[in-house]
Amino acid sequence: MVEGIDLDSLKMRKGERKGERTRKMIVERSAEVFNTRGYFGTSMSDLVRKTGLEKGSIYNHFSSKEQLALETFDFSAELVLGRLEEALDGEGRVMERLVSAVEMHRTLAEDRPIQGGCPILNTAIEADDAQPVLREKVQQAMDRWQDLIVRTVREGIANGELDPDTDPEALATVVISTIEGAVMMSKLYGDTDHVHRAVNHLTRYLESLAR
Amino acid sequence: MVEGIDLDSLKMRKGERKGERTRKMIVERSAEVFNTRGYFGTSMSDLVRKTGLEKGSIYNHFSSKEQLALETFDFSAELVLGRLEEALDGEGRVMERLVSAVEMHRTLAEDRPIQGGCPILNTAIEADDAQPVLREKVQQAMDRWQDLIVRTVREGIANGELDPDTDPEALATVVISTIEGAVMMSKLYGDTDHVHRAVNHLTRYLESLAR
DNA sequence: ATATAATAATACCGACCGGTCGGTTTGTAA
DNA sequence: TTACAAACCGACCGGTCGGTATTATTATAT
Repeated sequence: MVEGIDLDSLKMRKGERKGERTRKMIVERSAEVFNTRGYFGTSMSDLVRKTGLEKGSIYNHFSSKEQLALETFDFSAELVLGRLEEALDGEGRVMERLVSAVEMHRTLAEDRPIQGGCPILNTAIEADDAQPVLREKVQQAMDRWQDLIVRTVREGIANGELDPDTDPEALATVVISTIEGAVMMSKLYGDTDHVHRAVNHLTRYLESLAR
Repeated sequence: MVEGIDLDSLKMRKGERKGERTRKMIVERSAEVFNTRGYFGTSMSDLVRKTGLEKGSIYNHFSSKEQLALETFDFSAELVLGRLEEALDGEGRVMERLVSAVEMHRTLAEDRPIQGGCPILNTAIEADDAQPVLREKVQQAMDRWQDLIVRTVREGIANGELDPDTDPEALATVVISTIEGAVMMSKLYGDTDHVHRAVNHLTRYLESLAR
């Protein structure tokens, strides 16, 4: 039943406002729990504790733990991908954008936007064949990240900024792998050294591709 | 998918009590389960199914699920670290050993010694502050890996094979990060492309350090 | 102000969790 | 063959899991 925008639907929408806020609050709070304890490691009781709501209230907004986890992943991934998109889709020279997208991970490691490390990395490791839906969501997030780099590199090759022999896909793999591996190591040791070393390496490597 | 009991593994070996063989079998079988489903994602019922033993029998050999997980991690990590040690502590020129230790990951990605990807990576991601004992074990495994590379690089600098400005610790971080990140990506997509790209990159990078 | 729909809290479900334990089977050596 | 110990089994434990039905509370539109 499509009736277009009328007064009734506007009123209805207004009435949903508070529920929407609660829903968002649940997602935001759950994000940290899922990202630190993992999907299996997080119980509904953990989320009850974290949100301050009762279990029934959470299930009033989400049909299942899995659905909540899926929406939570979208939220968490956007925190990272949004920043990357800003850096890579911005104006300015390609090399500057690539380097800043890599350098960004220094501050991302120091004052992290979300506890528990990179949500894409964490979820990629946990979502195996047992969680195909979540796994596909991670793939899509990773696709977005790769595409961002590939598009930027192609632009750089086209306008003569980068060595024309550069393989965009391979470069994307190298950049993402090195960053994510370093994030894993720094999280393991509770420091930021490894991220800094990885960024140093990638920055030097990127600049070696300038033409 | 229920697997039958491998009769060969149950055959007597000299000097080994039956219990020791069973114990090893439990560890070997559990390794794949823990590595694919994670610590929280693995239930004792999963291990009962995989080992063909009843729960009481498993608990006859291990005092808790955690203790079994710890021993299992040692076993799994050794599968990887043992190979790396062979390659890096071998004879021959430093550059050849470093390159072969990196190239090794191609075959490791194609015919994996253990299902579920790199156990060090997987456990590093899952073992946060909630599992400090397991986390420390992962740290020790990672220490071993780093030390192997650092020692080899120092040797290469000392005998003039490598650029004396090379930072051994930074190189170890870059090599391990890139490999582990690529393993994560290849596992996510179910291919081996990313590992090959990462190895290509690292091999070229290593060779650029020759003097 | 009040009817009503949206939201939150409560009480509860069956299934399964990690773990225990008394008893049976199996291996081993005299 | 016997005797003993090691190995194994499987029923069972209390507790927690994800999920639901129902009731109570709150916000909103008339």
